[in-house]
Amino acid sequence: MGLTKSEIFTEEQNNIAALAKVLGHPARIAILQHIIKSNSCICGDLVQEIGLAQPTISQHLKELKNSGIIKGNIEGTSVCYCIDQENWSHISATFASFFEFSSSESNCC
Amino acid sequence: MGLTKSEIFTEEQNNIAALAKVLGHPARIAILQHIIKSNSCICGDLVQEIGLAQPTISQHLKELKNSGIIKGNIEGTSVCYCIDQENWSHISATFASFFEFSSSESNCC
DNA sequence: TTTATTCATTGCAATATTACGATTAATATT
DNA sequence: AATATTAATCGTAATATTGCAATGAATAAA
Repeated sequence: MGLTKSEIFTEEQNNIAALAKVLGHPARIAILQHIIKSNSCICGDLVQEIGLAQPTISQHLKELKNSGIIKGNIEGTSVCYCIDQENWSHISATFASFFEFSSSESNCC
Repeated sequence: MGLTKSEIFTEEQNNIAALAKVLGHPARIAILQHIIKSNSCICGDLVQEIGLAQPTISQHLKELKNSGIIKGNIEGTSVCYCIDQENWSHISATFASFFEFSSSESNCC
């Protein structure tokens, strides 16, 4: 029904999935890569860089902000976004620990 | 329009996003965690473990398989799934390199 | 004050996803 | 052969997501 039954999963499972979901769109990856590259923060040149309309970029930024991956500062008429360092390393660790599994022999049956 | 404009993004961006998207559902995280834990491969006890109907689990398994994260072996009437080790480490490295960014000073403007 | 500029929000259309009942295909068992 | 078991597929309903035009709110510049 298009409705995720999140109540039957653990908090950790919902958490990892929610984070992955936010990263699950190329526009949001592109936005993050651009923010990382320019280090100095960005506003609406993302619209120029990426080829999407302003409301669309704004929407993606909102999702990234809600998830805690980025944060924004108001600067006069424009808004400046950057990586939320603290959350970033936390999220990075979450994924690293999820992937931490390399027992050589997981022979399939 | 519910339609991702993947043609305007780089292959890398589409790639990371596609992988993250697959991980972007708690059921698929739960399936992966269960496969990892049981190491030995699984089939339909995922239906028991997780509280979703068989067609739903089957659908999630299909997505995981299509993305290359897991692979399945036919075993008589049942199918046995396990982590695709080679792809797993590749995907793990992809995420690790994406998150590899810690320049302490990304002061927001 | 008027006019730009910048960005968020609203509302909508198109498409995608999630979940499942019903069915199907395939191998095992009796 | 008849029946059971396992898992994929089909079809469908409900909900979510993506993208944008239009609009709004807020500050800056004239």
